Amino acid sequence: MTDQRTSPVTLHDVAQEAGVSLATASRALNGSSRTVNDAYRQRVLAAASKLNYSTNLSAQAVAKGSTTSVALIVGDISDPYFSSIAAGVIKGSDDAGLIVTMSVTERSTQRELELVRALRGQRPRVIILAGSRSSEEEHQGALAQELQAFESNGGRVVFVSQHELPFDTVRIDNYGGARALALELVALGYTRFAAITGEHALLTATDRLAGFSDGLASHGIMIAPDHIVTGAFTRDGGYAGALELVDRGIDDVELVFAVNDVMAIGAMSGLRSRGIEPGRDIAIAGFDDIQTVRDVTPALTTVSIPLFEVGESALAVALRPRDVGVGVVTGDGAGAGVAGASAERDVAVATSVVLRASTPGIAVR
Amino acid sequence: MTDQRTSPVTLHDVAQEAGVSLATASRALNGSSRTVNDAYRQRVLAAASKLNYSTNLSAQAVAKGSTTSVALIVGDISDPYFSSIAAGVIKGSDDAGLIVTMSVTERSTQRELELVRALRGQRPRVIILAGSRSSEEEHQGALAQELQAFESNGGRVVFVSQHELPFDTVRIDNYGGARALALELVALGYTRFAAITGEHALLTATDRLAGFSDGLASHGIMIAPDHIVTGAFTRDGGYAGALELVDRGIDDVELVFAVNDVMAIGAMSGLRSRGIEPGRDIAIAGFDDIQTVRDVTPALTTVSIPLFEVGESALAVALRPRDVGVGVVTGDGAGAGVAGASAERDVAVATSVVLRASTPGIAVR
DNA sequence: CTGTAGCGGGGAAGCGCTTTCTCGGTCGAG
DNA sequence: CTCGACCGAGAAAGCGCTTCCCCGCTACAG
Repeated sequence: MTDQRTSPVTLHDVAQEAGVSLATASRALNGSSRTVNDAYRQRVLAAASKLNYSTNLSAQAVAKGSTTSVALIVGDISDPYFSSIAAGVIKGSDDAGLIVTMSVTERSTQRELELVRALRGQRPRVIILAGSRSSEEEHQGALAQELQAFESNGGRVVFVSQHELPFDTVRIDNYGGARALALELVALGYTRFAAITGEHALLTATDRLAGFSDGLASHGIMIAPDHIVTGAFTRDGGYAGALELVDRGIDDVELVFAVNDVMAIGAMSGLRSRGIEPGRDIAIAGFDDIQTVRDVTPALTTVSIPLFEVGESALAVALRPRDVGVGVVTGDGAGAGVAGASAERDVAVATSVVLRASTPGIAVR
Repeated sequence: MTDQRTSPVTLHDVAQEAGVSLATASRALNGSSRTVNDAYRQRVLAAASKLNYSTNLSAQAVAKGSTTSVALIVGDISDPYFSSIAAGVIKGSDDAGLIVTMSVTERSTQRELELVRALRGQRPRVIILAGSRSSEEEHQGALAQELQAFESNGGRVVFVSQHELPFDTVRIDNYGGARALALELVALGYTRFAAITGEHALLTATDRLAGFSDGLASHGIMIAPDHIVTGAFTRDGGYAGALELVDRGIDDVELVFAVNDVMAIGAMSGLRSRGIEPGRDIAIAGFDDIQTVRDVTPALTTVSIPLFEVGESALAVALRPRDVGVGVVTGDGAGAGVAGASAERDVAVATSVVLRASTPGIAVR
């Protein structure tokens, strides 16, 4: 049955087998603008399936001048934050008949830039950047230029999470979420806090910390500078951060806020390794609401982000028609309210505070 | 600086800008077999970077007749099992200068088949299937045929985890690992077991359960049929499974084995919701050793699989020269030394039992 | 019966790149 | 000084597909 032919079946082969022209075969299999006599169409379809034909997507892309792929760039695929977003993007893509190619920056802005350069060659319809958000001037400039080139050739760029570059973005309200969390925690009676944050250049980390601090500040509470430690944006970073906090002395601290869940979980393990029981001896809160925080003990209080939906809407944003009106609202209007309504480049995703056992409230303590 | 040109820069533009022929430009930028006068090369490179040129990978693929992409199929990207493997594949790929495209089957064998069909059109160098391993006859046949066609056109296929199709595979010793786990648990004094497994058609689940049962059997221990429940291969499946077990009555059970970690974690939460404290009232063990099992309480006893390495070696297997045959050690002798052992299609990955707090041992109880 | 419009098949010209092949130029050996 | 060998630039022929364009055909109005 399966003969040992060694080079792929081409459209030409199919056309020949069906006894029609190349043009007709192409139209029967893909082209939509013109109708093909049904008898011919059947013949072509039959020939294609008999030969086990499969369209060469590259050739199709060259001929059409456009591809059907979406490039997704994430920081670290084994981090549940990113993999949940990825799941959303993938879902949305294959609903739209698009293929997603995925690359990881390993949280290096340098690599992010390289990747964007390399991915441009793929001529994807869309590039979604869910990777690191950096504030490094130089990097930002080069990245923006590369992306601009991509867009001016007809591609779409979408960022996930807020940032200051003039592209479409799905904005996660890191600041507001953290602020709301702070308020709720104060309402629970907490007054003395510590925090574990990520590297300075990571906007996600700094935004969350800022929101949290400001929330506390609105109640006249401050986090002492030496009660804020910095670590890698990972589980191990959280673990290390907790140890450092303990070493610095946090006897008077009631609650530790880690800027993301994986760090919070790491921190819980870190504290426990020093004989401090999270939830009983000290409260903990995180950010993201990844799946596993429900299953750790105590269950973690956090700020929920609908990550899967974030991924889905990143794709949706990318796919919606380009700039509706003449009113091209470029760059600097990037602040929240883009008055002009037409080119509303940002989509905001709401976050919500979820209180769980890791913050029982100060009365209980 | 950035002019508003609206169609991508082509090689032709670059050649023109540099004042050389298309052929020379191509050779300077990509082609390796022939040397290009250094002065020309510099001119081309300068022109390319001035115009912000980026090679059209599709066109290149068509012209060369081969791509630089790797297609990865997983069951569910937000499951840490798959995302860890994916991380390994991605790492290996970009070390080899390959791009990975990723799709998810949502654990449906039907979708898996469709995906393979669609992906063939991409003409990837490699297809790696880390998705569901099914035992459904019909599906297997169609899948095998599709993959065979792919391979006979020069593609490489690699499966992750053992299965019965004739393709290269990175084999995970599910049976052996589960068996070893059983033995260790018996050594800890446990004698009365229950199990939560996945759907019947999932070979991974059945292999693990079989290994576990056989390990027990070698000590004359059996799991009562009504102490084995079946559920989805996910966290929620584990949760539900635990509840069902409780409902069936497991007062005499000392240890629950879940066929993977996410299910085990779900089960722990399920038990806890019924007032049964894992690790104290009942022991729990899982399989996979995903990252988070270290951070749940109690830390989970499990069987460790080096998931990241599994991903890496899946790619390595795909990239090693096809059936060594006459002993053609290609060009630069790249990568690992494939000494002899020509057609060794399988690579085995060892698993190891990791005992943690969730199985304190029967004495403690 | 003629003129015209619409339908739809097929030839052929691309799409952006690689890779033969041709061919002028250099260089060293005889 | 001549000749063959070699180097390397450029012309051109593809790669597998889409799509424009031409053209023969049928249908229908005048």
